[in-house]
Amino acid sequence: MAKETASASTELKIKQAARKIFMQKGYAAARTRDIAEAAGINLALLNYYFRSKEKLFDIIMLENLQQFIEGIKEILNNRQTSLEQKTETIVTNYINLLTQQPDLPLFVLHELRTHPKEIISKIDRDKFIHRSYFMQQIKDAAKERKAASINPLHFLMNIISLTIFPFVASPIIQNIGGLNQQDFNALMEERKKLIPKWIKAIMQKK
Amino acid sequence: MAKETASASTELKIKQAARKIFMQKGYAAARTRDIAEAAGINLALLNYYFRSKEKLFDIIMLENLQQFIEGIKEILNNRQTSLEQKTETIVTNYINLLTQQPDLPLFVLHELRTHPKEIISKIDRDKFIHRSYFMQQIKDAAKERKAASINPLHFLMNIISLTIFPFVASPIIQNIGGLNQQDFNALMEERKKLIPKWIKAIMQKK
DNA sequence: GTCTATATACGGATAGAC
DNA sequence: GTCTATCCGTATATAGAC
Repeated sequence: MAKETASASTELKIKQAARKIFMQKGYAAARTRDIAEAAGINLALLNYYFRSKEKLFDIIMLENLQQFIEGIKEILNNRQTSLEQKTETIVTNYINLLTQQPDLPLFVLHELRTHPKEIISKIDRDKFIHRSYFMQQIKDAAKERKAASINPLHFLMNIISLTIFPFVASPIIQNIGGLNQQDFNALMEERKKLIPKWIKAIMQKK
Repeated sequence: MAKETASASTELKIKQAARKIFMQKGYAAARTRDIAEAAGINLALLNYYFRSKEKLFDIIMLENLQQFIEGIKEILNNRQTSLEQKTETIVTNYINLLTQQPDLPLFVLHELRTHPKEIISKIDRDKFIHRSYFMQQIKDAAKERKAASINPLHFLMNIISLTIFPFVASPIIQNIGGLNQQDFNALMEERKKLIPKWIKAIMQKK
């Protein structure tokens, strides 16, 4: 019992350390020694728990992806909320998440592209975004307006681009704007209100 | 003379191969052996020309950054063109560039974050964007309108987010939308006209 | 479960012949 | 300039003691 508790907590420590190191360095540059050290345990123990660097990575990656998708699924399929409300919720949720973990999107996107494995199939294997009520709402909104209809993919790309990209490019943005971390976070806080407004303006434009 | 010609062409072949492999795998995962093979030469020769993997990388990276910035400097400081024209030119130029080299932004952004070197200082060491005529035009436009003034940084973030992020996230976008490479490129082609329109709509919104 | 010590593999870099 | 053969550091993974 005491062993199991220790075991669980050790496993968790390793995973937390792994998440940190993997996100900082990327998979290839991350060293299992560093992960072990950051977890306050020995290298051999890491392999005892997770068998290999690759296996450990797969677990972290999967959890990250789930975290990314977690929540958004319900938001997109909520039949009670308007398109505007969904947009606002998505933007707010992601900005909150990424303010805590700014390295998350770049890490996921980079490993998704470079890693030979088919992690991508796990992202959206049931195509839930494509079939979501959200997508239906976009199509309907386009039909109902006299304005030229907007491709739902453009709409979706716009929301996530405006929300996520500033975090991905934050080193450059902070450099250009002469911003420290706090300034940058304040800017992102502003965007919680601004992006939904902008999206609305884009939709109304002919 | 014949030697020098061969030398120059070999050096170029190595650089082209290096650019390709580095962009595909990232710095850490890229193997000099693979670069040599892709260049059709031997590993020893690579070190003969570039001394080390690190040195070769620095050269490739610097060239990529210059490519990224190349052109945009003149565009931003052109005193003859309007804000709308500049926006359209920037969007078109980047979409053209990234359609040819879709891995470029993710590679640059990832290495910028993970590589211990201070590459970033080279990006904008003279703060040319911040001091550009373009930035002045944004500030002026904000003043002249009755609409609430927009932070120039938000304006800039919006343009590059809407333009670049779709390429960064293209695997996910193609997965969600069920698009092949041609479909995706067609979508980006559409955005050349759409993004400037959207930016205009955003600006006019109170 | 956790450690120390070690086997093994891989990748960057060099020596030296041509 | 270009090659083959090889060295050597580093990083993953395992053996085996506690």
